[in-house]
Amino acid sequence: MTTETRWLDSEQQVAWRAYLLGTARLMAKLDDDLRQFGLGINDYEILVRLSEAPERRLRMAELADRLHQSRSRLTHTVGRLEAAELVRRTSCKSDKRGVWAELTEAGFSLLEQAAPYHVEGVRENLVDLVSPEDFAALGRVFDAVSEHIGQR
Amino acid sequence: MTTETRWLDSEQQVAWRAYLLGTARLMAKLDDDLRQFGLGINDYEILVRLSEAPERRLRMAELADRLHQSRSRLTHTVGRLEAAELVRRTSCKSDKRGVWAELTEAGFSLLEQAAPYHVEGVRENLVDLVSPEDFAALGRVFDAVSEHIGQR
DNA sequence: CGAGGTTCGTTAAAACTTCAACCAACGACG
DNA sequence: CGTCGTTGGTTGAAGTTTTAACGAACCTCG
Repeated sequence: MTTETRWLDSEQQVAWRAYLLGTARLMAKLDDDLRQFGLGINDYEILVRLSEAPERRLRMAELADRLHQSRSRLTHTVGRLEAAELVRRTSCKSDKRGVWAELTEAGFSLLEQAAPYHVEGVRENLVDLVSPEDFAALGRVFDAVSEHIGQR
Repeated sequence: MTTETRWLDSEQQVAWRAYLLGTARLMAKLDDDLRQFGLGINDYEILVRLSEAPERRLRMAELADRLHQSRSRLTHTVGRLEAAELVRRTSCKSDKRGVWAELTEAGFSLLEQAAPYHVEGVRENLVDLVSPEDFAALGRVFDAVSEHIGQR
């Protein structure tokens, strides 16, 4: 037996497309804004995660998981960030397979410069545009999504 | 004068990150689900837009705008879709610079196959997870974003 | 101990996207 | 009409991400 497809109704359709288009535009805008610092939003998120971690470092696999990226992608990206001297790799003593990605002083200070601009962009192009209730709903929605899809 | 940065408060911070992570996971999931049809979500959206257009065709520039993609990216992607015989290009008579991208019969029928699975995925991993009110809020949020950032 | 499965991270190649340059056609205007 | 600025679309190269395969280290268990 084939179950009848439950199509989206037209309101849902509209909301879904607004999300797709809005996200594309938003990410492009945030990327543009970060370009002045030589970063993309992906690089930025990596630096942020490192900056918040104890000793400003994280294991590659842990970082990849938090960003929902493949390890391979992270290896490449961190390679570039390392070439730019924003991140340093050191080997992990307790697990010899492991590698720490650690924020350098230069990385931290670039982040300090970029963060205010970036946050301002997030506000101007998203947070400040909508009611606190709607923004909170956004959080609930994607918590549910993450929860449902599960870790990796 | 330098204005003090208005950082996100911790609720906003959490919601913002939930959105980033949730979106990454959701898109990866939808991409995975479409892979059985040899499509990515980007290809899928192209086919959908064409299928809805009069005569199942759109001008390249128009299509690029609707998807918020660069013309170059679209040229490459349509090139691949054309090689897969899902789309056909024809030149535009009224504007000789123009090119129509037109869904082929094979493209339409692949879309017919893929659509139910895809919609089911969108429901299962997003729409059906949250209250209708929260989902509607999502729509409002990204309408506001799109509106604010403007077309292209 | 040590065999066999798993995890960590990297690598090379393939696939895809971005960037910059380009040409043809359009359109406004003197 | 003819020039000049703009739009539509493509191209090739450079840059980024994905895919698949791999080796080293870890872990479990007989």
